[in-house]
Amino acid sequence: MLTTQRKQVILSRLHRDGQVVAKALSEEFGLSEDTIRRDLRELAAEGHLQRVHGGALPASPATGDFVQRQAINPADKSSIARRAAWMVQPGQVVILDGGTTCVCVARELPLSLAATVVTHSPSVAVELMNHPHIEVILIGGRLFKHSMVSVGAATIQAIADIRADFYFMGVTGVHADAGLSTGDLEEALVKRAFAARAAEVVVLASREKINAASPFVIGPATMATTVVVERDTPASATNDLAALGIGIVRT
Amino acid sequence: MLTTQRKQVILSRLHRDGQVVAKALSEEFGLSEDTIRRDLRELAAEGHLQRVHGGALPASPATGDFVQRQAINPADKSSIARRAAWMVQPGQVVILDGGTTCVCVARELPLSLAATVVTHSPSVAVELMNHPHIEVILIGGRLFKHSMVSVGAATIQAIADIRADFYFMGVTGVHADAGLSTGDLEEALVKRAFAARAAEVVVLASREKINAASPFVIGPATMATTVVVERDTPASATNDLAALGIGIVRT
DNA sequence: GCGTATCGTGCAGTTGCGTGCAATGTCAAT
DNA sequence: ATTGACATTGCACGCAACTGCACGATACGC
Repeated sequence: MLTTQRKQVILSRLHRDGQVVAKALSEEFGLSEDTIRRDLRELAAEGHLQRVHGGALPASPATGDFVQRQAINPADKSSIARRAAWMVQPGQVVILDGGTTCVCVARELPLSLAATVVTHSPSVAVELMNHPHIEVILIGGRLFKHSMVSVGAATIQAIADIRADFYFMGVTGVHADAGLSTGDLEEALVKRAFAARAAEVVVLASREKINAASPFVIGPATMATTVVVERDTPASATNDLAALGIGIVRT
Repeated sequence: MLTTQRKQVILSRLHRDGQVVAKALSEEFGLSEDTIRRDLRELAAEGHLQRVHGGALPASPATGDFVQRQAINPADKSSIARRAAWMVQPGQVVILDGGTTCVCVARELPLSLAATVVTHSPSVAVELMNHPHIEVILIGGRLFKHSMVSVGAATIQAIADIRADFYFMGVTGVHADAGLSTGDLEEALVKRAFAARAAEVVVLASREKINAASPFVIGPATMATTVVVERDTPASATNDLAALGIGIVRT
């Protein structure tokens, strides 16, 4: 295994589990802890993670704690979320992805709205508890802690039973060439499965996601029917997407 | 668990409950009180909290709101929940029911515990977010808002794939003749399905549930292996159950 | 005022960390 | 084929961090 590959794996572990332990990694790779520590130090120097005694934690804003991430830039996220929530008409069936942005969408749905929401995120389900007229379908599976969504074979199977009007998809990268991408393979597969079951796929892309790419590809950019971006996003950033026939909605 | 993470968790506990108690934290983390006090001292030195005798309070004057304070004193429920949480051994697979009592059980599970928790309650899933070594399996289905649990055919099907060591069941009635019962038919069916997939069924019965009966029957009282009751429950109230060979555990 | 719980400090054992150095492997130029 | 520059890795050593225990001091409840 090449050193570069090893570092990639360390980063993906960090993203998946929200933490890595030096000793555990050394056993997993069959290398000395010295080598692992060297890797961690270098990754920390590049700003990819935060070094702590015993291992490492994710770098700055996206701290392992989902609750803390939720508190980041609530204004930005909720403007996109509010715009997305407006798209839902009474009686429709919509799929709500996991992630902090989609929790905001749930929060922005009118209390009087009568609709059906399908989600694989317990956080979204809890958020919808107080919406009396929204029927919630919870998709089960193995819970991926970092993003608080269920993933895996059971999740994919359950998704096959659904047919929805909208799928509100959260991503970490939208790029005309690289397509829609996210930081975890299992999550990418679930998103792909959801996209196949919805008439319209709406991608929620806050500023830093546009023209970015993450390790795992969900599908081509044209998988998205619409991309919701913030009002002040420059047209130059969205022209490539619009040229593919993807609708661009500004908040 | 890394030291840095532990401090993060302490701060989030502080934010959630409006207070932390050194002794409780030491038990939760499985560490000596010395270590916890050291953490608290360091966090206080960094200005993240205010040290007081017995524990710590938030640094900012903004104490937790009413809802959060209300959650502090569920002394009744948490005594039963704590006793139940003690029964879980590392490596086991346990099913956690919905309901407020089972959310308390999730909260009382040690942070260091490595186990698998199966639940059909998004609230329980969210509560377990901060337990780094607990694998959560979420059972999906149609969400029954009143109890915040998934129910229905999809739920029953998903349960069939599970085999667990324990099932911690919440009920609204335990009666030697009338059996175990609850207030909703769909919920009763789900509880019955869970009970069939666990080696031991542990019923959590706060005082008012004992010798009570609700409209929908889950099964005979002997479906329960053990019933956990509060310490001061009179023997006269549990004799009928004990006569059926059901274990009675007092907190 | 007194008993108990909690606190702070010093100490020791364990674990993790960083640096320097040597061994090995790779690659390119000679 | 040989040589030298370079990267990668493991090992040894000293140092720092973490943790638990013991002891005396302090605060709290009755």
